[in-house]
Amino acid sequence: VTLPPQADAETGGTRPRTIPEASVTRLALYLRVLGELAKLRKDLSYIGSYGIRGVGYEVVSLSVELGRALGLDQMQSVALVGVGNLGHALAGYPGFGGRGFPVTALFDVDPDLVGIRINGIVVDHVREIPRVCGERNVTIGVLATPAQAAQAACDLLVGAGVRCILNFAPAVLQVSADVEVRKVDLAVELQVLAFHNARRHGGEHPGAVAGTGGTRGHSESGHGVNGHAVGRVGGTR
Amino acid sequence: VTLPPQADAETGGTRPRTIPEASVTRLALYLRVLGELAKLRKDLSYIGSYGIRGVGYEVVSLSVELGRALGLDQMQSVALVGVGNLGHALAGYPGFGGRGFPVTALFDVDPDLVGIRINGIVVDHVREIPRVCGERNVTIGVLATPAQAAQAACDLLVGAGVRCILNFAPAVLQVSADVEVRKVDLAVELQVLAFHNARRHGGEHPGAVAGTGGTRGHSESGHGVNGHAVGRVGGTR
DNA sequence: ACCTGTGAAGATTTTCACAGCA
DNA sequence: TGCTGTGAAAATCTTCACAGGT
Repeated sequence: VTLPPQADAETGGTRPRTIPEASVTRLALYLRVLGELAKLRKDLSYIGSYGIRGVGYEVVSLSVELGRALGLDQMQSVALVGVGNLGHALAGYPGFGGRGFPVTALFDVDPDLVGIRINGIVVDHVREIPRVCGERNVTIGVLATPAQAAQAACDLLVGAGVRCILNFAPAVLQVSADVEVRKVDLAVELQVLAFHNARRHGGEHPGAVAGTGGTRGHSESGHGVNGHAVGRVGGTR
Repeated sequence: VTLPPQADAETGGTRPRTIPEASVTRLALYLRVLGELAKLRKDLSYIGSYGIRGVGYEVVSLSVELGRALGLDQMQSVALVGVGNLGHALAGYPGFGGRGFPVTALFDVDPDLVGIRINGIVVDHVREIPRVCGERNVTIGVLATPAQAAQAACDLLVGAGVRCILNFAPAVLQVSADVEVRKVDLAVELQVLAFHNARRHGGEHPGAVAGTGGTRGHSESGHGVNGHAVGRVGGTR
């Protein structure tokens, strides 16, 4: 199969009068994507030359290469520590299991939680981390514990050989240099949203945003800051 | 109170022999922060000139101005739609209520959930969105519903006058141009983590990452939720 | 004819260095 | 003297335009 870049530019033959609602939704997405085509090709070129000149990209082989570049060919296996509300939600989040990161182990300290099954996986006690992570070849640890339990859980994972930690707990972790930790702050996007909103509707504020200049008037996760450049800022420009 | 930039550079008088463990942890944080001082001052300069030359920043007034620039002076009020596991977790997430975004309304369609209290707030039926959001002056809506319910919930919020939507549901939303939607994908950071890991430990891959060059060898790298993550890692210096 | 791959131009962000004030 | 504020340089990212295959 090949990806014909202008699949939607019908030539003008017979066509149904009405466009299905679901299709309209996707068309809006395509429009946005279309505006980023140059960037897309550049991005793909960074992982190598896997397209066919004059034709397009062969979907299967491109997918394979993209997956390889993203490390998805390396059989990831995720352990999730902390099965409270957030952990429970993450265990069932489609973006985890569905995109190459199967959650294969769950841990908690709460006796009420240890033993229950979530999505077919039994919750083990945190003290089992060394054994279970070894057995299931865990490569990524996700922390969804309360703040005060995060460091201990992290240490257990690292001790079990896990070298990638995704930290949802509101705590800063201390790890040795060979471990990569990424901290997720669920409120950051909220701040950004409030910031943009303050400029659009709110009272006058100093400063003016640098502005991406090129937003194509779309309303997704955006920039779209209205340029009421009230007040003064960095003098430049 | 002022912020003395070199608070830790003691002159050499009497000093305790041992440094408290908790302090050591924070010192590591300071070191990282120190490396970003130039950037920090530049960032602050964008919102205006609120420092005192030769002295530092007056903490209280700087906080006020920073909060104003971020729109936190405008009495935000958050409504959360979808009180499943994720919604429940968000309702209790310290970064929401704790940082100027009090959750003042909760909604769901599940009869088992409607009526219960979470953090002192009663869960209302989704059909109450127009009334309740109006009464409580909701300015930001957070969606934590299943994918198929997200658009309907979004429409209700917009109909109630909400112009900022933070979308945790795995669905792309259609909104008019005056509404700002930010989509949060909880798996994006996982992908980035796997990508970096693939290069450090995994087999050989083509290409080399652009590399920001300046990471001072520290292991935090926390960005927000969405994919604004900059490429760093191994390969190029 | 058409689409990829990529050097180069353009735009933006980060870092540097120093002027200016307390 | 010391620290902020900021223009200018350096680094980085994005967009453009066209060479090179098919």
